[in-house]
Amino acid sequence: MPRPDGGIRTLHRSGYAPHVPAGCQECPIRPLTICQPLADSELGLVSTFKTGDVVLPAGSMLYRQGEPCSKLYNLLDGWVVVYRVLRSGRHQIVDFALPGRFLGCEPDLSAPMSYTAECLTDVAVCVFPRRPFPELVATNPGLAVRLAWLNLRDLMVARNNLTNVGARPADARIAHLLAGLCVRLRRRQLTPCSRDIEIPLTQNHIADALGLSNVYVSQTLKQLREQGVLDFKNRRLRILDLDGLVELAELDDLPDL
Amino acid sequence: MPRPDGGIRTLHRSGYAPHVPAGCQECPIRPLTICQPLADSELGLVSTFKTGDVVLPAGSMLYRQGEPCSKLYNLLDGWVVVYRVLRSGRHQIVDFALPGRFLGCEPDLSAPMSYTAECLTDVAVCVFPRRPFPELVATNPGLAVRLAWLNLRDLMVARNNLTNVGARPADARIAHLLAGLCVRLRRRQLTPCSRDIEIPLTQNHIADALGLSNVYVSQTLKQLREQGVLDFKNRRLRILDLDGLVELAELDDLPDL
DNA sequence: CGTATCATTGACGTCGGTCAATTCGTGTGG
DNA sequence: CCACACGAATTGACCGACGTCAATGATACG
Repeated sequence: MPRPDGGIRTLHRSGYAPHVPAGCQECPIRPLTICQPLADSELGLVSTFKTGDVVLPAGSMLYRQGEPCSKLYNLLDGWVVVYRVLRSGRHQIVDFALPGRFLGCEPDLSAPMSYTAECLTDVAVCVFPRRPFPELVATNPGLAVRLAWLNLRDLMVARNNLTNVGARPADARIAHLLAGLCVRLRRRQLTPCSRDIEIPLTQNHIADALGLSNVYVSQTLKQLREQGVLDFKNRRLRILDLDGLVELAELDDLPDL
Repeated sequence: MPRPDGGIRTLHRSGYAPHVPAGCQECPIRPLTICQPLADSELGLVSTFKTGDVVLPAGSMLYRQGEPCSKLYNLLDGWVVVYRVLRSGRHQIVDFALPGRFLGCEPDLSAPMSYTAECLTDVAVCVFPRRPFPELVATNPGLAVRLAWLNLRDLMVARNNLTNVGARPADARIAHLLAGLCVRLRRRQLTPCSRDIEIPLTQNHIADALGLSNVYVSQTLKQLREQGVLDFKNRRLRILDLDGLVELAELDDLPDL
């Protein structure tokens, strides 16, 4: 049942305070972002170029499908989900964005957006103005190379998801998605060393990402739990049998980050 | 039934002579390729850099999943299909590449390939050596920007396919795929003005791209024909009812090229 | 003209969807 | 602190879209 405003049902968790850096020098995740190639001396350029850092509450939209957008975003903290809504009312999630993702960049920067980006948690973003962005990239070769690489990585992620949705049964699909998120969190060292991994998704999100119904996701998660593979409950994932999970999800092909 | 060599069943059409240009100056589709930003004066650089132009017969592989690859390819003429094979034996096609596509570029250029690229028709490609490529891009900002844009466009295509496979029923999926290929052909002016559009795909290819079985693709194509929407037979597509097709396939969201 | 691939058809089975009722969990307000 | 509300998760009954298997026809290429 789609919400009246067309959004995805989201968790409006409070109590999570996203971290916003004092300045680009202090940006803790700069190596993950598009700013990675910039030397400290070049940061001033970007600092004057960018609009500023902002904290947004869970449920807010960075941009909406079909509407123009005047900004670009560096995701600094929190989770963002990117999806499209079809006329049938179905939602297709195309990306779960973690810190470091560059959001809002589409081939035609002046066209209306093709997707909606919605905050899954409270979020911190670094905001760029959209129109002068091509100029910034054109005059800064390092940024262009970095952008090419980021886009290529996102492409691999998307093709990976396509393969998952198009060619695997429901249990493997779910296992693959959750395991992939795990790996991405690990690579960023965003997970504490505990056995429980916090993943702020509802079963509806999983369903919308994988082309399944929420009911069947529930049933399949139960089955995975009873089989002793993994346990996802209350936005907490516990891996019960790593080998079994790797086998089921066919994890040889994980995206780069 | 997967072939013994792991490939997709392909059409080995003869009688189609791919066009290979006399040199970069004469390259008829340069505006579509990664070379687009290069001025005539810069072409010499690339000419000395590249390995050469090659013609390959239908069925040959540009590179194979899991194996290293020493080249990168500009597709000049013909169709190439990019896919992954899962342990289950299922194939997932992630891209139908048309002339202009830059093939073989993955985030880690020295790692084994994640996908297989196989020629659907006889093909002409312009070959680059793989190892020095980052250097070429780093020293040529125009190329970096172009590469970023190409990757971004491919990303939109992949997300589009993901949405198609994850959120649409079989008839709309097939309609969307075929209509999308039509549009891409049109944009390149690769189609003669006839009513029949040549699309060198098997029903098996359609099935492997869309996560359907070949049998159901056959049944659904028949149904689309009887409903007077489109007629795809013997690798020839005829659109019977354009409005109905646009409605069914929800063609508001076509990728840029 | 023979053989392999591709396409079609029918019978049958199942994975996963839909609907609806109930329960659970969490945040809110009296 | 409890009651309430609302979304999230679960469960069961039922059903339909799509897959599998197998046999037959149509095409194309050597």
